[in-house]
Amino acid sequence: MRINSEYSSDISQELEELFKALGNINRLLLIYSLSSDEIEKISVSEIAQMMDLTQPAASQHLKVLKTAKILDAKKKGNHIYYTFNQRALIKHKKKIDFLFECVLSKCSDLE
Amino acid sequence: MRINSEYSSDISQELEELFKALGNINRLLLIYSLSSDEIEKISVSEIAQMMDLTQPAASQHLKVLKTAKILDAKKKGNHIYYTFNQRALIKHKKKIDFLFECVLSKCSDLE
DNA sequence: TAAGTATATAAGTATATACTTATATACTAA
DNA sequence: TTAGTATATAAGTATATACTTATATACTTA
Repeated sequence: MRINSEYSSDISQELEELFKALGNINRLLLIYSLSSDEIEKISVSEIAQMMDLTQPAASQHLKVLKTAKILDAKKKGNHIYYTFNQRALIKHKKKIDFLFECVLSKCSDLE
Repeated sequence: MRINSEYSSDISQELEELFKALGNINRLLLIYSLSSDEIEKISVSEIAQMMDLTQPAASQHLKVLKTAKILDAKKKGNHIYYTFNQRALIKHKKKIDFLFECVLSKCSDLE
């Protein structure tokens, strides 16, 4: 595949932030937990309890995921509920698909 | 989606290593470069020159990518040539697809 | 308003990461 | 065998990350 080097530089910067945010076991477990059927919405303190993290630690992980546009935060009264940022996640997935498309098309060239 | 918590713990550990390996701008640029049509095979010193890295820095990045089963190394004479680990990459992609499937199925539940 | 609850942020610390330079190892070719 | 080349590894350093405790902010309710 022929990839414009400016384009790959831009997309690499975006993917770096995404992969950094995803490259942590606690954040991955949090994402799987949040994708569970049983959980409708989840607050910071519930996440902290569930993940066996202190409240600030949970808050900091959530900030990373929010900054990387993986999660969205909605304030309701005294609580802040975190949900997936669907719109952004679809874009993230497309970038990852493109990366693997580039890589795997190269692989099949070599067969 | 209902995900077994042991399973999500296992897959999270695998994905953590993968995402950590991918969560670095130099390694991402290296991956894009390596997926270029023009490059058939590439040695450590060529990568170092191309990426404007010292030889040890390039070697260390390549080690991370090899350990994470993103790249494969083949020794030919005095050189070591790095290529994509196609077989493993296909598995990696499936794990990522599953993660996003979990996440995005949750998203559409909430619509 | 005051007290309590939920969350974020600040500041400090231990560990991980990404680099550096120096050196070891493995191969090639004179 | 010796000199040169390619790569890996070791050791040191600067910065980033993930946590901790302490505190600030925002909201709720008595």
